[in-house]
Amino acid sequence: MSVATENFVKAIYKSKINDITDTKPGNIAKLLGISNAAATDMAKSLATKNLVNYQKYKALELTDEGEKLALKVIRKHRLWEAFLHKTFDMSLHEIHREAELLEHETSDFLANTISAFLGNPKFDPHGDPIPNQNGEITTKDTSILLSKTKENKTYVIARLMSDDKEFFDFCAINGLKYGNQLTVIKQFSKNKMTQITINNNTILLNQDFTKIIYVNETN
Amino acid sequence: MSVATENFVKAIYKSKINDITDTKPGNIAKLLGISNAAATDMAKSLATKNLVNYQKYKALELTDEGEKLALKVIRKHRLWEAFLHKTFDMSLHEIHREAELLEHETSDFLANTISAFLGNPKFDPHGDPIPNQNGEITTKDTSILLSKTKENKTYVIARLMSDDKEFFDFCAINGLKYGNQLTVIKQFSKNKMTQITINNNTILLNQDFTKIIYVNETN
DNA sequence: AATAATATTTAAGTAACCTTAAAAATTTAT
DNA sequence: ATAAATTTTTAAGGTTACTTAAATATTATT
Repeated sequence: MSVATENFVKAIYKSKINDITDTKPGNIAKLLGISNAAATDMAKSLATKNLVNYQKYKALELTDEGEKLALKVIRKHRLWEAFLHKTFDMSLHEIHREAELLEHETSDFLANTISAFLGNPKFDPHGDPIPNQNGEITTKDTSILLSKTKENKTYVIARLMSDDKEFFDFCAINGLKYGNQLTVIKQFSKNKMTQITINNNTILLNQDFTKIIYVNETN
Repeated sequence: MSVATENFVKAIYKSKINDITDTKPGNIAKLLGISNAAATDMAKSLATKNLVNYQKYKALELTDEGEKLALKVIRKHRLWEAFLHKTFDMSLHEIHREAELLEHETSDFLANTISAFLGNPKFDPHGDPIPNQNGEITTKDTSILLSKTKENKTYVIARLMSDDKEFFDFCAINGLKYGNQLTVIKQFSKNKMTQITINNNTILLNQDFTKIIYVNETN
């Protein structure tokens, strides 16, 4: 499948995952940086290939085949991220940028080789699950947003949902990394801020951050 | 530059390197698996971009800029080959196939990272030189064809110039590998065969192989 | 040197993926 | 509920990278 096709189904899949139910062409167009007209055309074209369900003026939906394609591309993306992070010690921002390009030119053979080399990891360095070679995610996600955690409890960082360099720089400086522990000190509900301690440091995070950091309870 | 453009300048460059002086559009077309007409069109188009010198009915030539582009793509190709061979122990055939795809989607940043990781190697696993980041080859090549070696002399394998799986399988089985030593026992000039010993085994090679294996004299 | 064979170029056309502008439908606001 | 605002769709057009077929130039052969 072409790069345009792979990115199109990926955009629909990501919208669904992020609970953005409005997957009408205009919103997909925004994500991809193309015109509404181009998105409508693409949706029609992918409908003939049985990747997308298209009905005039309705939200776009992936067919089972379309979702599988999206997940196979996402698998390659996340395997590259895991690999580049571990092998070359690249930052979370850099690995995303490189994986965005490499994902489309990676054979199944190479993807499986990378996966085996890494010990078939189930999560990438952002905490996102890595689909298997059939395009299935077998792990179940129990993580919650940092904004919804309880005071005086300790959590493990599960996901860092961002592509933003500044956010990742902040994370790197403060030890906010997939797998690390943090304790929630106080939820300032009126100001929508969360106070945490991590690595013996106290940090006050606003909503921009607590709405993209996911954590799991410690057992 | 587009994949089509990168592959086009690469094809012209490789023809020149292999002493194929006839780089008229038809021959480039054959290498790329496109029609003569498409190659003519492409040559004209790349001439406007100052990558190719185009004159009707004449052989195509790369401009300095075109050659630099070709060498930058070749750098990425050979770095990937070196990396995949060393890290994943992929065969010479497999690394070529994967590098052919990855080379077009590799940032300069990633290429430099791979190079540093490998200790800035000067040659890939086929023995081909790896250009530097400015698209320059600084090593000089003193290797000669196995068909032109002298009897009772020992040589070091310098290059294995092929993309063919069967050839590489043969090499792997018989220890014909970049850097390995071999001794030339006899040159059968009439039959154009060469007898060598390598790893205490005697092998008789015909012209198909002695015209793609390059060696250096031992000092 | 003329002719036959071959290669290159031109011309016309296709498919994928985009654009802008106008028409049509949906959604929002009063 | 109707008008206004927004979004989607359609229409027409552009670019890149190809195709095949015909015209033209070059190269090879006798």
